[in-house]
Amino acid sequence: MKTAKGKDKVKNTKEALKPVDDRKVGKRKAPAEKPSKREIRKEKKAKKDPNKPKRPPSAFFVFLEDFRVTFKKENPNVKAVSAVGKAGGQKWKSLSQAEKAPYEEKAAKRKADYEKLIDAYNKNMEEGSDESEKSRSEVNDEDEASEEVSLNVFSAGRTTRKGKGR
DNA sequence: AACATGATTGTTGTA
DNA sequence: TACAACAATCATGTT
Repeated sequence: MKTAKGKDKVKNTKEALKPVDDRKVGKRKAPAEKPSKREIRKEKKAKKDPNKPKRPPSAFFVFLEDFRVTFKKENPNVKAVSAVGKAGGQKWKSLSQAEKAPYEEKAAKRKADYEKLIDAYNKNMEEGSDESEKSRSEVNDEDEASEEVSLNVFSAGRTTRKGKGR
């Protein structure tokens, strides 16, 4: 439903959105000497920061987390990330914003944590250069636990969903 | 053995 | 402002 009401959506350049036939699990294109993703990363900043927090999952990904479980339950035979991705994408679009709301909330929470982690990460980087890495490791261990706890609290607050979380 | 890939959308990051 | 790359997943494929 893309009406022409929008102004100028410049969001379709490389997105070919080409229909993919039944792409089996394996069977990628022929091996080419194209730069591996890892190499690309290195070119950018090549920073082996094991502590660097990864990007927070968007509402769609949060939804996918749940969707994957359900999808696999009804389709245990399906083994292909693309299958779940496509199905999830369609379902996602099918959801109303009201249903996406809970996922967005979660995504927002994730983002908040991400910012916090980034802040801590930046702080560590400033303080410690290379020798402080060890010290920062210890702190990291504890941080991990904090993450789960935070999510738990959030889940407990929302009792609208089935008692899935417990 | 280990990494890359495919597919989805959204968000973040960089120029 | 606008684009690029990446976030999870998982079995297979290539190196």
